[in-house]
Amino acid sequence: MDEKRKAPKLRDTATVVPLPRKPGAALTITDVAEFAGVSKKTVSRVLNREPMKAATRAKVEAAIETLGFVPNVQARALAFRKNFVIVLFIHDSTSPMAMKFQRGVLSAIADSELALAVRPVDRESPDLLADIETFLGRQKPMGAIFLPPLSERDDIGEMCQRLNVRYVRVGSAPLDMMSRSVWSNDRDVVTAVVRDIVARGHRRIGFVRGPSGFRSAREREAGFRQALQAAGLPVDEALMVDGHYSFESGVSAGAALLDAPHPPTVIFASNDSMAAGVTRAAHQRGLSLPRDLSIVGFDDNPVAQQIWPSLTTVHWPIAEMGALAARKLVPDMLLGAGEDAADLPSMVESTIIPRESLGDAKQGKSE
Amino acid sequence: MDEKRKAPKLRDTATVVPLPRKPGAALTITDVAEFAGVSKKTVSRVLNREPMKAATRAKVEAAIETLGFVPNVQARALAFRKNFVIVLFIHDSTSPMAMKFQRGVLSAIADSELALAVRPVDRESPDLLADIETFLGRQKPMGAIFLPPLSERDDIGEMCQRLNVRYVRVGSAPLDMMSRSVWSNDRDVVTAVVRDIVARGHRRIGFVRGPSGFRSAREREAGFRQALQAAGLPVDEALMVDGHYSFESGVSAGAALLDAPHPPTVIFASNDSMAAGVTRAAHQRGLSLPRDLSIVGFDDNPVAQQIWPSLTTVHWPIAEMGALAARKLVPDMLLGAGEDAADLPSMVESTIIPRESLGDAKQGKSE
DNA sequence: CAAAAAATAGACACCGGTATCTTTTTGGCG
DNA sequence: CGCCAAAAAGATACCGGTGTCTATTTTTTG
Repeated sequence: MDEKRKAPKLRDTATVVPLPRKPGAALTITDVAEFAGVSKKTVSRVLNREPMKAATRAKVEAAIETLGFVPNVQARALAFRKNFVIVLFIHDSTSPMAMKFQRGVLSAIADSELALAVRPVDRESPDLLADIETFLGRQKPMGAIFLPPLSERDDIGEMCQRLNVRYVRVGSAPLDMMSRSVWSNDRDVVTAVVRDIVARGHRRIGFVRGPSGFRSAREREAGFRQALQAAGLPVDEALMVDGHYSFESGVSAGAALLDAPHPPTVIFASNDSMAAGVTRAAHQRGLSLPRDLSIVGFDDNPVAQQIWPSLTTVHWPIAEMGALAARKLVPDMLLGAGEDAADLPSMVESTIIPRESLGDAKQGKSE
Repeated sequence: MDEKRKAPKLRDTATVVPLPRKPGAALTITDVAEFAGVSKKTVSRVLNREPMKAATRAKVEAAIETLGFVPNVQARALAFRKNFVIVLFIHDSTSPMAMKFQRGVLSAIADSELALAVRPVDRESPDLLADIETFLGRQKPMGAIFLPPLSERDDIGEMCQRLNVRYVRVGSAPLDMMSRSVWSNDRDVVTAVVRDIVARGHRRIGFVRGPSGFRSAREREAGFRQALQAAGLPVDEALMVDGHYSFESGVSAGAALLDAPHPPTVIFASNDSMAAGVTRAAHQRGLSLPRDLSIVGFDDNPVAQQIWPSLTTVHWPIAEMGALAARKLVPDMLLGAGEDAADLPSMVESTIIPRESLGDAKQGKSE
């Protein structure tokens, strides 16, 4: 190869370039182009998998490999006007469910160029919308995912549309267009759980509600009521008490139900934290579980396996929902060749996990 | 047309610019400069809080406010050669402790321009170092935080220094220079815990180890041994069993200890998950807690309060460590005016949380 | 009050990629 | 073999900020 010394128009002909690139300095696309004997643009084409002649592509790829070149995401983000980031907006960053969801998202993007940014926001704040808008404006992410209870606000979705930001809302019911939502069949699975409970002979079933501001709480309660009606059992409002999805509220709710004149033989709590609280209330009263009282929860959070007795619960596939949400959000980067975004489901099935805390109703007590 | 079509270098002079900026398009620093009647650079100075005349600053700030300008982080990142991001490298994204740590980091950066990127990596992978290097090369973050067990590898620290990336290593002992590490006094607090246990009359103390690959496990064991010696008690290797920091390993360890000929009257587990496992093993054997067996854990993870009986444990202030790590990593952005990075502590104190699972040794059994 | 010194503002190149448009190469076909 | 269309590669503007160096104030001082 006889290199033809073209007149180097480059600005740095004799002023800056002379020093042979500091070892620590970042490699750029220009270095790769020079090494491969092609232009910047050609390297860029390779990076973006644009159609091109196989021989040229191979040459460039070899150069990238040899030099150990890693493209600069900031520069790409600037040129593309899009950051290679997914933002996850959460309300309560302590929730184990939010963490599981996050893990699902991370697993979906693990092999891609995407990064995940987590942004906790305060649902109560009057500046909520403005905060989200600022964050989106700053980050210009590929998309945003909203977890409950944020996902239940239609104004957030509308804002994203106005800002032209892709988003997915996650919840316990369809909250938006199919392509923008991922949900689980909370209502139906609760109905099935209660059917199982009734099949074991229970007739007095306590229910601990979640906070009414959460769609999941309302769905689970609706499923409970439906199941009772289907089973021909009366809906006894005295057996339904309020909770806030917290362990402490579960303890109080359990106390209220167990100290009542006619306590239930089984208590369904709308999430596992509250079920753990009910379990504590039962232990405090010296009850033997599940002989004296059965308890059922929802979520399948880590506590469910670790308490005594282990909790019969509904496995809420939140990690799977996280992966699904990510794939729906950025299908062009996360789907394989044969996959089509339109084929991705929007609903995932929760399943019942039988463990120790649900037993048969005592013979004497039933009816 | 007498336009010279051979060399239309300034093609946009009269063709593109005229249109008055599409409403949806992003505002730039140029718009602000024009509005305020100053130059780009002056606006940049305001954004970067460089010293300047108060009147000019006020004028520019008013313009920013009026226009609702939000600077483009990608462009800044490109120009600065630094991304406004902190990366958190974790090995096990399911660990509740990692999640608490993450929350601490998020709270520290909540009001700043920083974002947090979470990157799970596989400690076992032979490509671990390369993976981290690639991620750092791509993201060019302000800094990186490593959690155990990643933080215990010196080669990762060396790599960061080579790449000129700031980092903080988090652990249960000083792992690096003060300015690059945050640690807790695991050994000392375990010693204190065992002193309390002994003070309650216990003489046969079981110990469940953590995985030997974790520095925290080794420190906690060292603290345990020290305390026994200080109390003049023999170190009975038969009362020390292995665990892997998992619930299941706690169940096995508990079973091994309780089924032995001379079971201990109290078991100290090196973390709460294993303590919960021991608790389960005890329940399975029909023991009444803490009458027949006391149990003590370490971490104060969410399960500790929710199991029965609630677990006496060591509160490992991991969220606080997260906030501290972030502040040490990027002090210039996260510290207030009066604060100095040199004043930030490196060690945080763990504290003992008395709950229900530690009781006095039975009269008959002691000695 | 003028000159010198210091502080502030502005012009322009630059960060490392992508987009557009132009030039060169390739390939099909009479 | 030559012509022309189509495909590939190249040159250069551009994304939206920051850094440097120069021009202009403003302040200080004799």
